Amino acid sequence: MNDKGLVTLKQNIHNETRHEIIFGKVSPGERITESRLTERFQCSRGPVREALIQLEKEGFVVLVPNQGAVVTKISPKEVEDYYTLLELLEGKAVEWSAPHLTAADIKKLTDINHRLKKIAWNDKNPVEKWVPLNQTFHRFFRERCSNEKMNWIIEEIRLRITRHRYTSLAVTALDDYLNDHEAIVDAIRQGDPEKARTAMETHIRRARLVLTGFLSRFPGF
Amino acid sequence: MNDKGLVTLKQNIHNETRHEIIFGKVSPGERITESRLTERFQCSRGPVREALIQLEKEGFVVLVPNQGAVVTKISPKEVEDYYTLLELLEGKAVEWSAPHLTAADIKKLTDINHRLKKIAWNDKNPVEKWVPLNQTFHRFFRERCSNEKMNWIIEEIRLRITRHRYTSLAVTALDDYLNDHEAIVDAIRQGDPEKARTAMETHIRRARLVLTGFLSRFPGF
DNA sequence: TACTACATCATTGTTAACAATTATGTCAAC
DNA sequence: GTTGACATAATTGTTAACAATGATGTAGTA
Repeated sequence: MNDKGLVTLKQNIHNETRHEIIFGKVSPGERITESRLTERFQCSRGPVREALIQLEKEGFVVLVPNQGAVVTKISPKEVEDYYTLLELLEGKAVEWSAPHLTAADIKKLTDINHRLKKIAWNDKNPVEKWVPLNQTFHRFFRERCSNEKMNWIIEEIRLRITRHRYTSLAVTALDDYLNDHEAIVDAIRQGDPEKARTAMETHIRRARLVLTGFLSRFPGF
Repeated sequence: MNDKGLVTLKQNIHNETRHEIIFGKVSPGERITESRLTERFQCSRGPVREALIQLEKEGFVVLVPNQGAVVTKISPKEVEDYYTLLELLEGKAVEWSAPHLTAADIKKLTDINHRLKKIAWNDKNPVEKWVPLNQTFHRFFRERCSNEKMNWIIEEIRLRITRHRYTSLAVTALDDYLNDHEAIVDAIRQGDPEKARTAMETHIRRARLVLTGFLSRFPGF
């Protein structure tokens, strides 16, 4: 009944359409009619409408009654604001998690950074391997900061800037990010949570500046 | 076609059902079948399903495929975690907004606190008047902190603890909150954003402790 | 009693048609 | 050419029926 491993059609449509928005297959401002999705997925309008509602709650489309769905546009200012919140939250996540991290945890983090370095230096197209492993690094802290909701809220924010995060990595010096990561782990190894927080804040601030700088040079995005 | 002023049936059902969950008309863990809502609103299952999807994205129900909707339960630990994030975020919102606030703004805040005091002291059932005006006070900062997304994210959190916030106010000493509010405005008047942040943090920490204390004494909630 | 197999029922997933609303195009009047 | 009324088409809102899934109950067996 469904192509992919997912259970319901609604979820399939939601997932794939979101993927297409994230990777720019449909542009901001573009309208997504229900009939367009029914043709694409060869199904009725019911599941399509339900998927669109999910996309609206995630901020990918706006749903105007009797007018349908329009892909949202994220302004450079909005990207900046999202990143400023990330800086605050991920910084605290590191600070709060640091006291709980064991020697084994630190080893895992060191290992992740080691693998990231290999990817950045040896791979000719590092982005697609970098992204998931980098996520693992960042998730490590917010999943261990003893605040269940920290992970939820950060995921909520990151979901909303995913569209730009991918475009940004293509123009980024990964070496800086590697140094940031190592500074974070070093501070934790030294038992200095506040220093670790500052390092994470620096890291995310850098990412924000790279991205906003890129967006100001290419206003099309 | 629709009873209330809202445009679509979906929105009506979403709004009213959410209201019922917030005010405990349906209990956590309770199942909400689609047929139950179709009878309640005298309509077909389409709009009902769409409303339930919205409620899921807001964290009020969990939707298991082929099993339907169950009202979520919020543990005391979750309430605590939400409040801890609020403390961080609303604190920063005050700090960031403080430099932008004019004398007229400070007058408005003073006025709000004055009215809150009258409500707390003179009204025999102050809660229902307190809540909206208190919201105005808190919203004042996050709407002026020059970060568009701060308001969104705080609303997202507050939406998820609304159920408990109402129960908590009934057991609260409003005088403490009034003093907190005045301390916040005083710090802003003195031109000390960091002090204002600390005052807001203290304020929200107090609210958290009141609520978690209540929840530990009445595990039923 | 405990357990499985099977039929039955209730509930959710999906569909296709109808109703209501909004967008589009035509034509006349000025 | 511009404006407005009107008919038409396209799109969304809603409905009711059908399909598929999961829960419930019963009978039979050990």
